Amino acid sequence: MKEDIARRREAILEAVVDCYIDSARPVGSRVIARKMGLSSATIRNVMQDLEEEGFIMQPHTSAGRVPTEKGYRYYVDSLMRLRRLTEAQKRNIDSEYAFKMKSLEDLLAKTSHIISMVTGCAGVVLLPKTEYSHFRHIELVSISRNKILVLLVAGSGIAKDFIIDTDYYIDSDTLDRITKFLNDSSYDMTLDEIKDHLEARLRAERDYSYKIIEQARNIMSSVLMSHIESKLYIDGASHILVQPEFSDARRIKAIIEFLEDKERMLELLLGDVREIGTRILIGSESRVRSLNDMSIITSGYRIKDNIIGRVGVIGPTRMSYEKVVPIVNFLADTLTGMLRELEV
Amino acid sequence: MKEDIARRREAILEAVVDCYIDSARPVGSRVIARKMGLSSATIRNVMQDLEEEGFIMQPHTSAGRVPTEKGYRYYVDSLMRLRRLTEAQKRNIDSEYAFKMKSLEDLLAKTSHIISMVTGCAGVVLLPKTEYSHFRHIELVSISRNKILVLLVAGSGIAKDFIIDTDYYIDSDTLDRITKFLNDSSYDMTLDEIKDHLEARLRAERDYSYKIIEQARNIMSSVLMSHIESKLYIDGASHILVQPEFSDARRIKAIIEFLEDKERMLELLLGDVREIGTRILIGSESRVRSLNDMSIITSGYRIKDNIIGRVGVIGPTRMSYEKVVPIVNFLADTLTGMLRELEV
DNA sequence: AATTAGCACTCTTAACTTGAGAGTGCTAAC
DNA sequence: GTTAGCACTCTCAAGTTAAGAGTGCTAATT
Repeated sequence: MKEDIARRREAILEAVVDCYIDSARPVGSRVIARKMGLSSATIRNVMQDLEEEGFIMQPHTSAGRVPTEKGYRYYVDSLMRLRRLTEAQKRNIDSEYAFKMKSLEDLLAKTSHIISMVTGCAGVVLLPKTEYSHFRHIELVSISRNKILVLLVAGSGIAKDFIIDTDYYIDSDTLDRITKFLNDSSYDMTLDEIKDHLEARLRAERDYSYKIIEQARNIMSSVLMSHIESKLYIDGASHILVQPEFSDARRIKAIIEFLEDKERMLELLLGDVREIGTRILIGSESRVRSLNDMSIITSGYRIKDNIIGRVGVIGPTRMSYEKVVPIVNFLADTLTGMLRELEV
Repeated sequence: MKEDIARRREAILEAVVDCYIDSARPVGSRVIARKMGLSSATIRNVMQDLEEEGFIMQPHTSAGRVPTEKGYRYYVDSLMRLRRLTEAQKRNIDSEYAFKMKSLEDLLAKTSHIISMVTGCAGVVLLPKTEYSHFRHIELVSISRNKILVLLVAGSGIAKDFIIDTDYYIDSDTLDRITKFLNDSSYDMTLDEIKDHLEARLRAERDYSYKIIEQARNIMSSVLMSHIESKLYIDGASHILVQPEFSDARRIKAIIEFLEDKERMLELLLGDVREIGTRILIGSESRVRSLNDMSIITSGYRIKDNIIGRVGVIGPTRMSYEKVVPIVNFLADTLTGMLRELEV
């Protein structure tokens, strides 16, 4: 008996959320009454209970109900039924990936594009600092008297380039030998390990001259200092603007502003880089003011069982979680697969 | 006599444009009358003439006048008085650049950020394909059986990385020798020149084994094929959204959509990469629908007297050209200066 | 005891009305 | 050639109204 009632409450909450998600307007008791074969008065009674418990609310007396964050949370945790991707969607995604990707950067940018296309939300791909990934190759190219271009290749073909300053000129021959030394001594270590062991290795070293070792030390510490930055790919922000909740220009401005603020975006997304599985933040759970009625869904992608980054979406709280969550997961898997192909 | 009248007409046009730019609303005859010490009736007469000739227009009977594109064009070409940057602005820019830039990419991204901050428009920096720039160094890193990571360094520290497929496995020793061969044979040539001369050089080569030359040929043609893509840095799109003309959500959406469409943006900006000096496109001159009442101002930045890219803004047609044009030019110069520092 | 019909009530929304204000074009006077 | 004056037009914001949607409560029904 009691369980039946509980189940009905859930069904009604689910119906409210579903309806609201695809109509974008408060749902009244009649709509649900029709769906459930009960009278609207009965539904109203249940709705009153749900409202008291904070799952739904009325924007004003005599409007229908709208899910609260608590309502969405319950829906996401217990009620929604994830929808498998349609064959058409999969084909669509595959065909987008079919264009040859020339670099990791291309691949990630493309992914954020695809994800925004398929979900209608803003697509986000995060590639965190490579501190934890494996050192594969370093190359030093002298580009002026006291500037050296460092090309750093980590596992799985992630390459970064940056410029460091040196105090004095290093001739190309010396540079070659430093390069060789660094490559030989650090292969397959993580940057963290390199940091820890470099000093000892330098001191133990006998094959190279003092001068070379000294310079290698300087260069490598510059490399470690200029900790390689996280990268963020965002695409399709314009998609979310078609939603009726963004008819207010000021809201739009706030959102676009936030999406453009790389620093704060990183802060937000880096928070749970290593989290396993799907992460769903609803509305204020993100603790970001301007993302008040936005939700964030991300999933980790991996290289060799290590989560190295996140892919996901940012969209209105009123997004189709049932549809978007599986897509985000699918793309995290796809990306993981593509990275495996590159793997050493 | 006649000249005096002509001059007055210009002064009135200028006043209309100036007023409209900073008030965002149609300019009436009274406002201008006060400024010029003439009666509003007189001004009205002149305005009627200007309207007949298409320099200004009325949004509706009994509103003030608004500049047409033709009016803006005349203003920009003949009337405006560029404003020097204030010391505060210069200091502001310098301090933004003070943070150490780790790579060319950082530098360009930073520049687009700065330009958007200072102008209140969306900042744009274009780095075109490096076809024309000088080859400095190539590095090949094997990352799997048949994938090679190519690191390509062009003049001034522009580095690009991308992955190419090979038909068969190349051992690391051979790879080193191919690398050496390519570096020796192509130093300081442009990719175009390399394309033209590679074949001849390969045939003439005697120092390396047939196999190495054959593989070098394959790799290099892959490098040339996967023509390195243009890059585009856009920042501060949200700034332009505060302008009153963007109170309509649909317009906002159209603009954001266009700014996110890298392909079309490139098409638009690549059109006049090599154009010398400042380029100003007003409204429909850009031939892009969704940029109907937007203007684009760009200026080329150089390395060794060659224009290698463009920096500029996209903002509402009603932007302060007098203020923005000098800023764009200033940043083009600053960027040129910074690149000279990196120069070999 | 749970469900439902019925009804009064509330609140939003869109359409219409209205009046003030801004600005014009024209004419006649300076 | 310039200006004062005036009738006219159009927008914009404020106010009014009526329709519609949806509620909460009460009383009747199962």
